[in-house]
This record gives sequence, structure tokens and C-alpha cells, in this order.
Amino acid sequence: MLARTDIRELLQRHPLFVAFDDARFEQVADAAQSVRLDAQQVLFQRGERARAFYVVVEGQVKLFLESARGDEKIIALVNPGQTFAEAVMFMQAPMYPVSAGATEPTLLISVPNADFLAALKDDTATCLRLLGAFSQRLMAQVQEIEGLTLESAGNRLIRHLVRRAVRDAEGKLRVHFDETRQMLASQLSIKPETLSRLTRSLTDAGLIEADGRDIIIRDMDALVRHEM
Amino acid sequence: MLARTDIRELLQRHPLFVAFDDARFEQVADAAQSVRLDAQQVLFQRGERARAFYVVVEGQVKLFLESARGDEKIIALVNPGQTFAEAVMFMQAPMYPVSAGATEPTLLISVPNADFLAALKDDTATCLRLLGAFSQRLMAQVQEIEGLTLESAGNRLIRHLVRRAVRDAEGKLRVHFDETRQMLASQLSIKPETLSRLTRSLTDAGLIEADGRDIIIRDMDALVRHEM
DNA sequence: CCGGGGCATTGACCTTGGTCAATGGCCGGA
DNA sequence: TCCGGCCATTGACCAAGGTCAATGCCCCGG
Repeated sequence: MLARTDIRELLQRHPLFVAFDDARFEQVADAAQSVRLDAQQVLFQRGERARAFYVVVEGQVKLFLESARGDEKIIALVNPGQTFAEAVMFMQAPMYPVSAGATEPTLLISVPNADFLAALKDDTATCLRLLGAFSQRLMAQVQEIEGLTLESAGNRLIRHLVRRAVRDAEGKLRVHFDETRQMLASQLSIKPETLSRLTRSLTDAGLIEADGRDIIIRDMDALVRHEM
Repeated sequence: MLARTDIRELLQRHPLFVAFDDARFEQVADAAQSVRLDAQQVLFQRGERARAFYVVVEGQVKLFLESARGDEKIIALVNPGQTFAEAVMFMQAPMYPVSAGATEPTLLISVPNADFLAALKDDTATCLRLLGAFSQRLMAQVQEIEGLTLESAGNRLIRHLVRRAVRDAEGKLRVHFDETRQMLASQLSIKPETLSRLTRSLTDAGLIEADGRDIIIRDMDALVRHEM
């Protein structure tokens, strides 16, 4: 459990709460609770009635869907400082459209929808922040749909690598992976075996290089030009 | 072109504008313009700078994406009374994430983002409506992603038929299609040939029946149980 | 230092849905 | 009414990616 003062402090810094005046903030912060999850522990299941949304403090949460045959698709990974399930509170019959669980030991703050909505009354600044966040997310999802329908698995991988590439200490373009290959595959909507074959073929073509868990991009231009 | 009074009247009834007080409403309505599109005419291209969003008055607009190889994916069809591209105005660098064009002769009202945003200032009621609309759309997109990643083409078709089925005058469950089969296929992210084969196999199984452009569902229970 | 379990990799094979081509049918315009 | 073009349908074939199974590897606990 987190002390009440810690919750307060963490929330106060968060973009969704900074614009609240003191009275509103107190009201929401009082209603918020801390939640601890073990690795792999499920927080909520798709279809459950939604009573709260969450701020990640430490650890990581995955939002996912499961098919009847047990296949899992990771919709998003949520890291410290980010929120999830806020959009659900604006629906008529609020039920979570995805399931959520921890990928590692995780600490969250849960914010009851009712209290947050009450505080939102007459606070246009926070409304606008939310609208901005939602429109970002809508656009990201359009891009996901685009990838799934118009691009091959290989191109999805390449785009993902390019987006996540960061120049490291030695000046190399590096993509760092904390997650397992299975989780990466699930995010890209491919099977681990296929991911393995695709990275192998890019490696054989001299475009990338494996470095432990990381991948180093050896030729960015050729990579973006590469069609699979 | 639409007379200014017509624009006013049409906007006044729309959910996104009803909550505005008179002064705000005047301001936005004055800035709005009517736009006529011929069938197949493109309104904007993906990536263009977004300066306005649109209300459909008559006709139909399709929002779509195109791949490098010319494949087209229809993201949504927008019918009279509905708006599109409102989410774009809340982004930092507003550019349309999809292209838009008319599927038939169409009449629109264009609402400049700047004026609408100005009117939105201090209007929480409208903000909340927008938030509700966006969360609906986010959820719909999650379901689209779910279909694309976890379900077969056949199941996507079945779910689509089930969702659109309406009981007609003779008590039959009927799905009416104004759009062509190609457009239906594009919405479901399959090829027309595949759509043809799938409907054929459902017809052969006695689950559905073609009736001109429409499809009649002969056995709803068996259809939802059916796995392809 | 050893052993076990889960993850990653690789190979052989299969299934789904796409591609290409041919045919038929429908609708609108002269 | 007839023609032309587009849409839908069907068949034969193909390819991307999934499935299943075997192997190797790494990391962690004892």
C-alpha cells in the first residue's frame, strides 16, 4: 500500500490532474487507492463493469484480448506515468473493452470514475487534455488497422523497429527490448516463429544485428526501403 | 450551396452544437460553409493539414486508406447526421490520418476547427459529448483490431451480418446493403472474391439467402454458432 | 556446478485467403 | 432496344504466415 500523501504527490504531477483546482483535487485524491499486482496478475477482464481507471506508478501493465482458442493479442503496454482505461468512463454502459494484467510486479493508483467525472464538471482545461489524449489514441489505432490490413508482417516489424530506434552511446541505432519476443510478436500480431524467421532474414540481409535482447540497425536507409 | 439559414438550422439540431449558448453558436455557424461533392470526388487526402471537420447532410462519405500497391481499406462510412474528422482538431499537428471521399453525390457542412475550438472554451457539456463520442469510437476500433487479429474472414463476415440484421415487414431477418460488394469486402478487409466464396458457402449451408442486394438470415442461432 | 523449465530458433508441412483469368449478369445511355 | 462497361461469381493456382515438432540455449535455483 501507498501512503495517502504519496498518492497525492504522484497524482498532482500527472497531466490529467494538474489542471484541477485544490478542492477538486482533494476530492479525487481522497477517493484514489493504491493497488499492487504480482507479475502476471490480472487486474480486470474484458467485459467487466468499469468503476475506475488507473495510473501506473511502477512496473508495467499489458492490455490484451484473447480469442476463443486461447490466442492473445496485446493491444498496448502501459508504463509508469501513463494511464489506462480512462476512455471507458465516458461510455453509456461502462465495461472494459480489453483485459489488463501486470507483466511484472506493478504498483498502480486506481481512480474511481464517479469521483473523477464529478471533478471534471466545469473543468474545460482537463477536458481538453483528455480530448487531446483520445485523439492521439484514435490516430494510433488507425495506424494499427492500416498495418494489419495493408502491410505484410515483415513491414510491420520494420516500421516497429524504425519507430523504436534510439541512438546509443556508441552512436549506433539501437532498439532495446525489455519485453520477451513472444510479447513483441503479439504486439505485431504475428507468431513468435514468424518473428524469428523475419529477424533472421533481416540479419542475413545485413540490415540489422542481434545484440542480446537488443537489435542494432546497421543500415537504416536500406531497412526502410526494404520490402518483405 | 446551402443558404446560411439552412446551415444554421441543420447545425442547431446536431448533438455537437445543441449545448452551445447563442453567442457561441452564432460564431461557429457563421464560419461554417456548405460543400458539395460529386460521386467519387475526394474531399481530402491523408496527411493533408486539417483545418475543418464535417457534418454529412445528404449522401455518404467514405474514410479510407490506400496502400502503396493501390489496395484500399475503408475505415468507415459516414451517413447523414454524422460528423467526421472532429478528433483531428485536438491533435498537436493536425493532419488527417485517413482520406475522405463521397460514395455518391453528397452535401456537407464544413466547420473550421479554430472557430469550433474557440466556442468549446468553457463549454463542458459539449466537451463531455465529444469525450463520449470518442470513447465509443475507440471501443469500436478495438473491436475492429480484435476481428482482424483473432478472427477469420468468415467470422468477421458473420459478425457483421449479425450486427446489421433488422427484422423486415415479413418478419424476416434482413441485412440491407446500399453499398457494393467491393465496398463491403473492403470494410471487412477481405477481397471481393473471398467475400463471394464465403457468402456462397453460408448459402449452401442454408444459413443465409441472397435476395437481390440484400441478404436474409434464415437461421440466426446456427449462424452465430457457425465457425469458418 | 548441475539440472530444469521456459523461451527462442529452425525445419517440414498445411491452411487461409489472395491472385489471375474467364464468364456471366445487370444497368444505364444512345 | 442494343451495346458497353462494370460488378459479381467461379475456378485454378499461389504465397504468406501459421502449426506442430524437435532442438538448443539461457538463466535461475539448489
